[in-house]
Amino acid sequence: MKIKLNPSSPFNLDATLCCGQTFRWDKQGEWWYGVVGESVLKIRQTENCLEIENTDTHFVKNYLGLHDDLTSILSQISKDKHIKQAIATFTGLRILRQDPWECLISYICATYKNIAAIKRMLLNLSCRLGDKVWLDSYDFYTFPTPEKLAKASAGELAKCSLGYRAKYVHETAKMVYENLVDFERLKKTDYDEARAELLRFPGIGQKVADCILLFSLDKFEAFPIDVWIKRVILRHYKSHFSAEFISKIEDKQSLTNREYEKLSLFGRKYFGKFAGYAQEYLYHYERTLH
DNA sequence: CAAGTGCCTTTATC
DNA sequence: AGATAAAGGCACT
Repeated sequence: MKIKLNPSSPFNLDATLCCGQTFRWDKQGEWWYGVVGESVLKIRQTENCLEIENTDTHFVKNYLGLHDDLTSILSQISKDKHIKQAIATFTGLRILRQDPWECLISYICATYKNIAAIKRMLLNLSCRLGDKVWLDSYDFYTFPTPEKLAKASAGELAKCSLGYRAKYVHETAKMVYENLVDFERLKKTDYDEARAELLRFPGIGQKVADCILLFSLDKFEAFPIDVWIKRVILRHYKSHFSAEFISKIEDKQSLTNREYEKLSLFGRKYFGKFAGYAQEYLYHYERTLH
């Protein structure tokens, strides 16, 4: 099946799937394969066209964020030469509409890990506790359900090399399995309320909450601060903070809650209601071209 | 090749 | 409030 891409609404499949927002896509030749929900999706991009297999147009357009008016969003966040450089390099990078449950567990796993290791952990979880699905003679695995993770033994989770994250994943899975969160409701509530709810789960701090809000709960003002974005701020946006604040966070590797809040709030105020888009462009640019 | 460093941080404790 | 330490183990240099 083919989707015609409108030149006035840019899309960059490689940047979108490589930028670190999602961890379960792999490229085989020119095709991207990824398990989304119960099935394996297969996608490739040619000049002005997206070719998809094993899914329907409506679902894929929503998942890939193709309904976002990207031209308008990019013009709104184009505040200075640094973000403009990142946008020029990766025009068409879009924020996916990921499944909140998978996103939540993924980012609990993502703390203090590099992307390769995160992919490995999530693959381990899926192979051991998900269901096998096939496409083109490749094996894939669905992401484990809340029930599966809630009922998994400590030993099974330990084998997935989650480390100290295993107990957070397990506790959080049990809470989700007991219906202590309603993701569809969180999509409709505002940023602050949705964030406060996520912060109740073990293993979810400010940064993880902001990632879940941005990547799966339609909160595009969320501006997650990780080590890479902190570097970007220290390199290009120092002037927006006091000298003593900057020297304080330059010295230490970790941020206090208050310091995190200050950096994240800067992002939200400076870039506006699509700050999260700015964050992704800056993050991907910093990681790949610096 | 071994060993050190860093990793899209959170939590517990003082 | 703020500082400090601890918590897997993999990937990269």
